[in-house]
Amino acid sequence: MLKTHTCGDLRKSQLGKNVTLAGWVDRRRDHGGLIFIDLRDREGIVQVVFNPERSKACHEIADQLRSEYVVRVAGVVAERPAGTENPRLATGEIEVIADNTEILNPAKTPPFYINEDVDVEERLALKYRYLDLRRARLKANILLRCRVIKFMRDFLDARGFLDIETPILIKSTPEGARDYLVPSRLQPGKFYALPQSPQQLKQLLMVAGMEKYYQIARCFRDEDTRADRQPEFTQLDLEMSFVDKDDVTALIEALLTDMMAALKPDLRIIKPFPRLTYAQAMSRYGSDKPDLRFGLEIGDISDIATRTEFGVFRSVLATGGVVRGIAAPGCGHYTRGQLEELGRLARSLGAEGLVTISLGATPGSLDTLTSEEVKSVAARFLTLDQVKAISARLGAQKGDLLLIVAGKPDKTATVLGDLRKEMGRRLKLADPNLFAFAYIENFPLLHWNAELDRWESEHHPFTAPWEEDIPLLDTAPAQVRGKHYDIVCNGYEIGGGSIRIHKPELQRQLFRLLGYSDAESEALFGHMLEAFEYGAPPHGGIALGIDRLVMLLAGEETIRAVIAFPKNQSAVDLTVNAPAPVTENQLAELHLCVREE
RNA sequence: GGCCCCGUGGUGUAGCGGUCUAACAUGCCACCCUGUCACGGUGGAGAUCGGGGGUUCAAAUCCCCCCGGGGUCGCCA
Repeated sequence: MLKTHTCGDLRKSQLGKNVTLAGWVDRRRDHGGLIFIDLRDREGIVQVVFNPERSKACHEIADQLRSEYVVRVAGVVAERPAGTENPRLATGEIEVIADNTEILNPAKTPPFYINEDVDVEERLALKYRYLDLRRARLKANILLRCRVIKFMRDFLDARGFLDIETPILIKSTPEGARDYLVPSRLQPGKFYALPQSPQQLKQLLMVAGMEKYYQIARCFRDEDTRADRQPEFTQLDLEMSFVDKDDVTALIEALLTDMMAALKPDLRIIKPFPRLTYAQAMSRYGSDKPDLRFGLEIGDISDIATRTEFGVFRSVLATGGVVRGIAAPGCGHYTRGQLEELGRLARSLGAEGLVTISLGATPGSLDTLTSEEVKSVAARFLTLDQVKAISARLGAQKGDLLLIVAGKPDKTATVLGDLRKEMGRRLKLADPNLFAFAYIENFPLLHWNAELDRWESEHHPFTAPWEEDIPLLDTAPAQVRGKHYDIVCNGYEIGGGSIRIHKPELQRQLFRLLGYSDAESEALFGHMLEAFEYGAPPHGGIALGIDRLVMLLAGEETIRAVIAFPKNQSAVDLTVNAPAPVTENQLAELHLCVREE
């Protein structure tokens, strides 16, 4: 090694020791006589002093040093003179007095600050990702990610799970996201696909008798990116034999609970994890991934609305619609402009309109509310008692603002869910130190795709239906519940899994329901169907989105901040400039030609 | 593909029709400085305001198109 110690771990206990350090110049302070260097390596920062009276040669080299130069310094660990200690540095009680200095590599002036936490245009930061990763924030994120994964591995290893790799070159299947394809050189006209997840392979590992499998698995989906979505991402993928739903969810609950205690002891979690049905999540929070850090629950006021003289409510209800709302605490003073803005927001989310009811500008008990204080376009169609009844239903107090949407049940739920999220954000209702994990269960197994005129899997076609619902597959597929569970945290879906089908007949029945002929099922999924003929154990599993989980733990708003080399919104890697053209020869070997658009 | 936001010295911002010959901070360069730690001081260099077109006596500023970036809807079994 070119160094004997790291910059971050020098303390008073090493006083008088001769050490050799190597790292980057974080900052230089030139006093004409004395020169101070903050020397940085992965572990931290230490001050190095260059004194011409001690070493003229060192001082002359220090004079040439600039930001991000790579240097090696040999010197002695010394106590700082009284009064010059720096409590902001872990190494602030000591300094290294340089006796020998070597510039290992000079550096151009970086295109952005390494030593300050200033937001830089992401295009630039991604182009120079290797410099961005030197900065404290990203370095800490990458470190945290490493710890999270290490924790998962240790936890599962201690419980008898085997880490098994599965292929990256597999087969395209029609279900799910768009595949990334890899042309085959040896099989002209045929293609591999990169896995969207190791789903089928881990099920085959269960048939293989591995019983407990896990993998830190890279997954690929050729869909548009989002702040929390990348073309390639990482899952903790696991599968177990001889388990039911509660075994898997309990395991993951223990993993996450222990992990939070070990890595983020200052953050609170809700124990045990709440379990909501899909129907509850949709009706109470208007989302299948609700943020449970705050209330602001959606309430149904259809029964009250139907007794009012308000035509909008009555006509919607007469055509099978519903009237629902939320109560924004302390927003009764909102101006007309603010209310109009909320109305525009609601319409942009797909609502026909938004009815607001201001319950006065000052807080207080509902009992003291007067009709003069109630402000709403609907006010003259509502009695004071009706306003109070609606308010009570939505948990409102005087001084609050009711946001009410009338329409089709599904649309009303999702619009109010989005409004709830937005108001929660604006009013800062979410406790930043709370991690609200929860399970969402009892999803429908299937949903009807009206455009394609067929049933589709809510999760994936290998999810097992509830036993008691199996007869409904033939009669009322929409009512069949799946043994599927999602795990959510703070409004993000961070994982999902299910108990799988392990009987070939049931699997065939599902494929038929999804519109595949037996011949098609055989061609696409024959390996699964055949495997199930050879003693497939009951099994199930789950996958956690590691990028999202680490993002939340790091307090970041995009998973790009926890991935070493992420892609941008256009799925371009700006660091290495991928994707890129290839030569005609390469294409010819792959039996490909590029179509002119 | 739709919608929203953004693009001004290396970096981050201000300026939003004329006094902009474009400001501030920081960085960079030179000189001074032996206890600083976001060191300090003095001086200097550095931007045809993403590109193109238009409106106007006059455009960084208003309009249109394009390019690039971000957010989001669709999409994501």
